[in-house]
Amino acid sequence: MLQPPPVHRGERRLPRSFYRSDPIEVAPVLLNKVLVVGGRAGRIVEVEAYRGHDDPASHAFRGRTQRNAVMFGPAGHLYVYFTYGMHWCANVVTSEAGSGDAVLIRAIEPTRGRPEMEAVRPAARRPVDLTNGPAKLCQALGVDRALDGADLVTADRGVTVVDDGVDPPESPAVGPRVGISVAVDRPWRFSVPGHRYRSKPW
DNA sequence: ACCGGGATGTTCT
DNA sequence: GAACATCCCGGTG
Repeated sequence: MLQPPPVHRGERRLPRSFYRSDPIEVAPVLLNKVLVVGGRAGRIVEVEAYRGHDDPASHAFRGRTQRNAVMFGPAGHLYVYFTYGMHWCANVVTSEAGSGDAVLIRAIEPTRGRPEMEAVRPAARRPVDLTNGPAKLCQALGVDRALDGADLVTADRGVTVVDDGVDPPESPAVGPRVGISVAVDRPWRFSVPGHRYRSKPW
């Protein structure tokens, strides 16, 4: 079967330079960009920054392993990891190679391929349940180990992030990170204020 | 609406 | 053997 092209008219892929900054700078400007996986896509509405060197909550904090190897590579690649025995989550690698820095995608609003997402997420009762969490959105988009390390700049394996003309929020909502047991209170979680598809109460 | 527990297996101590 | 960047379902109010 023929896959639709990942990038449509009026959209442009983000250049490598976009990703080569501190994750705390990249995270808020990723808001309102669109994550594309083959024929499915969604607008990014919530993210979290993780720093490799001084952040004990980061998978990269204790050094390079087989799992987190992609985090230590060049910026603009997708880092996909498996957790709780059943869930996949996706990050965008930032900063310079070797930094271990990344931004976790925590919520998106579907923009293309909603029927396919509904088909693979039967547990979603309400529309927002389709993609309002880091593992939910990966299931909806079909993100798993096969996409770990994909280069977003070249749309490697059909995965990319595009700008479709919607600017990031002028003042993103900022709050503590979620689901971790150390360095919880660092205000490195960002979202589009008031957006319906955000993952938890703000 | 809110809360508690179970699922399920890879990764690292 | 414990922890885990989570989700879902069934209980109660």
